[in-house]
Amino acid sequence: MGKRKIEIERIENTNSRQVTFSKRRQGLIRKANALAILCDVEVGIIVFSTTGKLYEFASSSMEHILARYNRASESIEDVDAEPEVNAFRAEIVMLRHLQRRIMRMELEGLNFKELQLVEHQLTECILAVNKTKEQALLEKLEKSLLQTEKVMVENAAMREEIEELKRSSRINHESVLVLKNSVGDSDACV
Amino acid sequence: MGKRKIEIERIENTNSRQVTFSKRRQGLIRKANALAILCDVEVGIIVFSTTGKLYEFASSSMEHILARYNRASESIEDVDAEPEVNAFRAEIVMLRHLQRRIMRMELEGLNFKELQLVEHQLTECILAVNKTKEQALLEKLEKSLLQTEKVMVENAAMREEIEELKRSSRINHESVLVLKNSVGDSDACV
DNA sequence: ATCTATTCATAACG
DNA sequence: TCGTTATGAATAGAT
Repeated sequence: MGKRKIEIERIENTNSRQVTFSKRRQGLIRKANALAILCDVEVGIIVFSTTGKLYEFASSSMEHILARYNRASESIEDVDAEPEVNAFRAEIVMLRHLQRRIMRMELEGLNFKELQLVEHQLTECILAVNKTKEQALLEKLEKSLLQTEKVMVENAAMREEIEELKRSSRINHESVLVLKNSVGDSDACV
Repeated sequence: MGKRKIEIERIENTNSRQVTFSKRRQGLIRKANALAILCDVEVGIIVFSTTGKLYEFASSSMEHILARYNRASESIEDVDAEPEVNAFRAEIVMLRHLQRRIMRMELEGLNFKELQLVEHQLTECILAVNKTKEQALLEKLEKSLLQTEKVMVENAAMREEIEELKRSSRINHESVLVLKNSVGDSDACV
């Protein structure tokens, strides 16, 4: 809705980006305010600029909205039928964002200590992931071993049963032969 | 931007209000998404409908945005002179939280694929951190080497200067001796 | 849901 | 940063 259409992708020119940020931020908050009034609903907006400056809008009070949000999102997590499927979706999005930020970091401005802290925390997380995965694997392995044992016991039992059946089958067969022979004899007699 | 202009005041007709809510809520989130991408900023939106239903949008993750918000609004009075010092504090808080979550994970419910995705993303982040640190180190090393070279050149120049000074000092000394001797001679003559 | 007639928002420019 | 304007985007009302 300007003089020409623009693609929704990061504006590379710093100055244009700043100007657009200023305009669209205002626009967003105007829209949020209109929505809150027209539809009689509660709206909260939080924006962090690239420089880390906070801009916010709240139709009531941010404190109230966040309190309500915490209560609501807690109950959402409880109701979730399959929580595991998307358990880390938010975190993964955040990590992608973090990655992009790190990769874009200006050399002159970077703080080594900060990077080391992030790295340490990331490493701790990976260790936690690996530990959890390992525990899960051990759990599965144990179950698998128990299952194997159970099946082997069943196996042995069936083998015995089969032996038993074969034995009795052989006995029956012999009986039948005996019977057949005796029947054949009587036939021949008649 | 409809067939006629409307005043920004509560829509009394319940049905119209619902329809407008649905349309404008979508519009607001579209705008928020565009702002986040175009200007490379972090945006979070929370909306509660009249019936209490929660709608949310987060360019990164709501958890992250709220953590950052709490931190920012706490220290709103602190006129932080160095923003770089706390560049990743929010991320670190989030990672600690993630770590605890992973460690607490129930064995029976865990989803391996999810864990692998998180692990992959964490690894990517660490790679990004390492690359950025490496670039910074290379930059510093280069500067240091240049500095060394500069100092060595200065050194060589000074060494020469010293040689020069010593030589002329020696010459002066000799001249003084010559002078002294001649003066002594003249003294002795008187 | 889908379709327009309008109004609104804003990209480019001064 | 601020105002202007051409134009694209959003949406009120209708179907």
